[in-house]
Amino acid sequence: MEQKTTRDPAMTDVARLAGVSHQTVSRVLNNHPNVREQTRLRVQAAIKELDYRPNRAARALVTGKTQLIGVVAQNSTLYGPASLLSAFEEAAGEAGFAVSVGRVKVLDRESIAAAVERHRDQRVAGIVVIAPNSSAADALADVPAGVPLVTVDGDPDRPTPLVTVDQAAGAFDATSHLLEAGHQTVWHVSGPADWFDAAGRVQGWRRALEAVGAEVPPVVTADWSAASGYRAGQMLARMPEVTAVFCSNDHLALGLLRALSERGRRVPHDVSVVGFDDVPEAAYFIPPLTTVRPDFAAVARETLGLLLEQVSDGETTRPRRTIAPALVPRESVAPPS
Amino acid sequence: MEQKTTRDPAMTDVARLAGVSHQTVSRVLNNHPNVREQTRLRVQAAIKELDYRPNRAARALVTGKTQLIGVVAQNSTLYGPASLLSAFEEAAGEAGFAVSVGRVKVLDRESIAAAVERHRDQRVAGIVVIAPNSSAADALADVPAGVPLVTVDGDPDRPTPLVTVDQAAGAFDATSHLLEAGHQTVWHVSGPADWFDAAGRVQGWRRALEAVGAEVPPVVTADWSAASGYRAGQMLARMPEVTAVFCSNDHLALGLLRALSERGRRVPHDVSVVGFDDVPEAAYFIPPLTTVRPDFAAVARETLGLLLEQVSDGETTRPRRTIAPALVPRESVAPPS
DNA sequence: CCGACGGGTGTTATCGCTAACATCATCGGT
DNA sequence: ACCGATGATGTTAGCGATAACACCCGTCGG
Repeated sequence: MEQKTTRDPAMTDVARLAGVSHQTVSRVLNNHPNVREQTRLRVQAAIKELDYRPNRAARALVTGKTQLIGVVAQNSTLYGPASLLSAFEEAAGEAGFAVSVGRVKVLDRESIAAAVERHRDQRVAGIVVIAPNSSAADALADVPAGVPLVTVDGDPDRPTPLVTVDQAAGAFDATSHLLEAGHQTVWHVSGPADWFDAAGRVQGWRRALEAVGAEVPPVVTADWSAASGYRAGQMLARMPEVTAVFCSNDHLALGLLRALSERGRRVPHDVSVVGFDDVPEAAYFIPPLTTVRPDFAAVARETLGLLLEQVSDGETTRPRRTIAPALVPRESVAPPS
Repeated sequence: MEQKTTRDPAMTDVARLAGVSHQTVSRVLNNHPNVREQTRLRVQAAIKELDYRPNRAARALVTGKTQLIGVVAQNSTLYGPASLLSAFEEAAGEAGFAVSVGRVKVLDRESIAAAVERHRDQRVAGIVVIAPNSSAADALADVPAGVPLVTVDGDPDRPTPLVTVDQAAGAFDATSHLLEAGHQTVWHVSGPADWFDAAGRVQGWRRALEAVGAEVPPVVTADWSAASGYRAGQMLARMPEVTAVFCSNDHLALGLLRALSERGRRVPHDVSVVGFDDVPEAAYFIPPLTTVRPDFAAVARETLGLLLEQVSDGETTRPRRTIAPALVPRESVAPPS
């Protein structure tokens, strides 16, 4: 019978085994230069033998810094946010940071403030807030300066460090693609008006139309769901002059496709459709959906970079980064018949 | 000009302001009974005034326990895993635990072991591993006993505490639903063979067929993607005797629907289809997809419960929990024509 | 009237680490 | 051969909390 609960080995245990002081062990661990090679090896052997792992709590206590990044994100399984989060965790992990996610049910000021507080309680090194609408952006006013903070998809008009996909450019490309196919104009089914993503896409769409002097039809506002895309589609399907639609995301496009199909309007023969996000299934919609693909991995990398800059330097030089998305042509676009 | 970087207030600061010892502050914070009401109020006022927040690192150092739960999950944006994770974070947050997610690119032994190590380095209170295939389950053999561990969707044949959706029951219901509609038999497009989820669904499907003495067609094995569902569909669409298909998830079903549509086989008139997962878009497939909905929130709750039991008691009474999913009838099922 | 009891509080040690300083060889320059 | 610089190491003092124990003071039973 062995001992029930032996204490985890601590630095002094390693020191004793290696025949040095605990401080020397600390130096080895932190790659201090002034350690003899031979000593270093002895210490490393002892570490390995004991399966020693440094106690982060102790280290955090004395240094006043943690290796934790807090992320505030909406509790959603939307493809965009989920991909972003996943990419960010990976990037942070590679940089030696753990990520603690504070999900929030609704993006209102109160919930976000609470999530930020929870992270501050944990004394995270920095906080990333995915703040895609205005109420979320408002909440950030409450965050005390001094906490390194980066917003993703946040308010372009605020001075906070911000990383975002270039929504307008993506929308511009999507719309131009439809115009170049020969359509007189392009209709737009938008996401919720208070989302910056949605607003940026509306802007890009409008600019593309204006650039060629095309008529600008009224925006059809929806939420991000397939259900609301379906409702929008029921309406648009009845209007014979609608030959091209740019949807603010792929799920809306999916709902739209079904509504068009139910009304007997064929895609792309009668109506051309473009989405946004390039969800993995978009290639298997009926028909395969032409869409715009944001580079979430790039957004994650930039976000992490911006945050770590703040953590180490206190300030940032270039506090605003924009990632250009790419058009992915498939089969949902054709010239008008 | 105020001071540049004032140190965060510590317990002694609160104590001084309230005119008590730091230990009394600690007692107030931890709801110890032996504190006079009046003292408690004075301390609480001081806490509030200083915006004091306890230093978790210091607490963790002395107690040897963190309020952190580590989750190992695949780096994927599949709907099921993403929902589960999201639900788990919420449940853990309510119980006062932060969640640190260690994403893993592939579910092989090495990556999982590494992710588990990272969590042990952080001295998490417990670890949850979403281990849906056999290589992942194998990796758990390396985890030393003594670390509270719960697997989700793991190997039913292992003794580890396990929470899982009752895949077989869901598949049984789905298949029976098709048989009851009058189909002679039901074909099955399965997920990867080494995934327990997929295996359970195959089992349930087979049992439902055998229960009514229906012929058991060969399993069509795919991965979880719409692309592979499409390929399976191209094959099945050519076989006129196929009138009912149960797909192992909704994305497979989406690909299948497109292949059927391309070949001119109408759903549900010519072929009935059932999926699994109930992704939010399933109601907007063409046609709306009949599917099986697992209760991810319930899985998350059970998982957390099981883990916390182990954390506090060291052991568990009922180390295995199964959550029954529900059939969601929509329009992709009809009697054979 | 006194000692035991127990609620309310303070004092001290301790967790495992890093920072700062102290110590002691070794070594090159004059 | 002496001296200061430098490298390698050890010693000591905290970081901010909890645990364990000590202490004071009323109350109550004998």
